[in-house]
Amino acid sequence: MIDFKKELNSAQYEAATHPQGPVLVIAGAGSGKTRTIVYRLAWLVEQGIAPDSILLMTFTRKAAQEMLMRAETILGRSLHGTSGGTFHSFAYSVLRQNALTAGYPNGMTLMDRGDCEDIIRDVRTELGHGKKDRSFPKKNTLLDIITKSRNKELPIDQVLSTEAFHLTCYASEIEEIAVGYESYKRQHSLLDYDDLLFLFEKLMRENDDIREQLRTRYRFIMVDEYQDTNLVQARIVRLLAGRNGNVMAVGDDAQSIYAFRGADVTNILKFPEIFEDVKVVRLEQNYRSTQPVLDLTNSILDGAETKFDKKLFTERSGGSLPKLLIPLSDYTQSSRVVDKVIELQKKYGPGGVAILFRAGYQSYGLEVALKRIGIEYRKYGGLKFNEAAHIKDVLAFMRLVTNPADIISWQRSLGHIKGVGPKTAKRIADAVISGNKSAVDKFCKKYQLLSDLLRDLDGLRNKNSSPSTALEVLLPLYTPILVAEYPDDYPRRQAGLEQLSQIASNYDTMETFLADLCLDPEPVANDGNEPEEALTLSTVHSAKGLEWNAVILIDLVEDRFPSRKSMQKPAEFEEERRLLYVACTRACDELYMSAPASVSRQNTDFRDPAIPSPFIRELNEELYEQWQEAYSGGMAKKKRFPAKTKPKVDSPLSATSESESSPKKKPTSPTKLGFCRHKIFGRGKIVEHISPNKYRVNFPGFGLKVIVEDYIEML
DNA sequence: CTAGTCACTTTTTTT
DNA sequence: AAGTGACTAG
Repeated sequence: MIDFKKELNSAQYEAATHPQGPVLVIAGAGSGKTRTIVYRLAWLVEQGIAPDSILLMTFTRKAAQEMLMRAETILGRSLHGTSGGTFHSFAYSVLRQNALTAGYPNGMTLMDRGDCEDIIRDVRTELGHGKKDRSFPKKNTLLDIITKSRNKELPIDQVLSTEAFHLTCYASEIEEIAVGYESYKRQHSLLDYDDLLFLFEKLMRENDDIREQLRTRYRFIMVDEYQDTNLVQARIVRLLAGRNGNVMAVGDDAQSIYAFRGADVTNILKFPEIFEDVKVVRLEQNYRSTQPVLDLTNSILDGAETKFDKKLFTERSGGSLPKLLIPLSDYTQSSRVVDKVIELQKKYGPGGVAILFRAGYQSYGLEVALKRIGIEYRKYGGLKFNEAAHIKDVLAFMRLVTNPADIISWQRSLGHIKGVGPKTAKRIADAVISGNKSAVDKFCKKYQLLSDLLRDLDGLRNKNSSPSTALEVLLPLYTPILVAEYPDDYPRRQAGLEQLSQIASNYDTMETFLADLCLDPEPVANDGNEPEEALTLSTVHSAKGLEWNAVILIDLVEDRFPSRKSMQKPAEFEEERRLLYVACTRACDELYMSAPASVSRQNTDFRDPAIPSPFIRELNEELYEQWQEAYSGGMAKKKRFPAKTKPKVDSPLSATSESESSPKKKPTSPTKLGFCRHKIFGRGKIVEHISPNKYRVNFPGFGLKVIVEDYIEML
């Protein structure tokens, strides 16, 4: 028997042992959210609930597996049968079991981002939109707009006016492309990520029997990271659980960082209204971070608007101030960070340290430095393993085994044949699909590779082959292509293909293999064998929910964090703030923030001076120590000049400690300066009050300006 | 219709 | 520096 009272604090206990009906758990960063879910699982099972009537939705499959494993450990028994995974993977599995009812009798093929873009490109050229028009949006942008419109469930023109005003003149063309995209997918049994959710919802809505079957099976539902669900996902939860079902939603509105893909915080805010008799539990004690780290993270949030006000506190005493490092450039940043990593790993072990960044490419320089010195690392986020061209090539072959209608894969596969482009590929594919034997024969005579491919595909189709056998057959076919197309680095790519075979060996069916690669892609391997415990490199998004003893944040400079794009819209700017909050709250003991004094422009030798991120500039200097790289090398602690610090009255430190006890924050708090309008620069965020009558304002697209009070209008 | 050349912009984040 | 799309010769 587990002593839940002893293992959990009172709020956690209340959540974990909630007997019936909906619960909303507002869980601040580091407040033992995972622990609560794990104990909830254990408690349910101890109450005699069958493990297979529990459904656990998380943001990655890995997170679900880990929670289940931990629950098994404390229970001392297997949780076999419990369903856990992402909304997308769950939706896919249900759809696949009901493929016929869902309207996909011939199965369905999942597409990744690149596949979707390919379709958009084809649809666009087919429609002839934006021909010769250089400012017509690119496929990437088009897909962004289309998925955003679907995820937010808003018409295209409305998305355009809020997200990309300069493209509003193309609304009707984009609309047409969106329609063409939908019918293309439908025609070829292709599904994108959004389709999974919408089709799943539709399936449940339109088929009472399926819905009831799911409801009877899944009597206890838990949804992690609820603040990052979008509208369909919320409706899916509602459909699965009913109005008073046993659903537990766990989340933190301060950590919502997926609005860009349609996540809607109102889901978590409105949860108590959508469900009946909702029990709301708040987890406010932070077990992760030391006080100085918590002070800094609380202060980042000071300027943010959060609806569920939480007062995070910790009992962890001691700990050192977070440190702001100012290397001379992003180049030297890599070396300084490597030094730091060595030092920190001695203290916390190889797995105790993580380096976080805003975008995948920001770690490239660092990765070179780490490899040179021989520090092993694992990288999460950024480019995925299965996004590499050669992997996609082979996967296209494999997809043709299961879905003959997959034109995208036909084009990709046949494109390797000399003299065959998209058009010919489509003609060949049409001939094959429609069973036009004489035409196929003609093409086969002309192109040796085609007849080889068709022969192999047929062999695999007839035997209903496993992914491993498919690869055994297809790789010999592909290897010559690989060598021909990548003469300089095919050995490296070949290693990737071996890794693919490795992964394939864990799967019995082609469908699950292909789907899993799409739904839960492996991070790209840096070098074959990976150690269990290693330094983590990760985007902030992929670091969500994790923690390390020491966290180093790099590239905290204007235009990189927050990303330049987010400066245009206050909502996105605020999301970047929460993103930084998520990043900093990953640290248990030590937090380092690096803001190089100059950054090189996209891998060239040009270096631009860089300004620390506005979020850093907002912070009171007493919350961190500043270390600057000397021209002669080495880091020197920078003394604070009293003259340079902001007047004591404005100090967020005093504001922070006070705002926690007093509910109303003072309007003069520097992080609450808000927004203003300027005749020329437009709307901007006030970053700093420069006495007596000036403000430092951040104008999207123009950057930081110091403006005299009289020239701005307060908003 | 393909394949090669050229000029232009672009760099978030993820299921 | 890379990827995209326009343009063009065969």
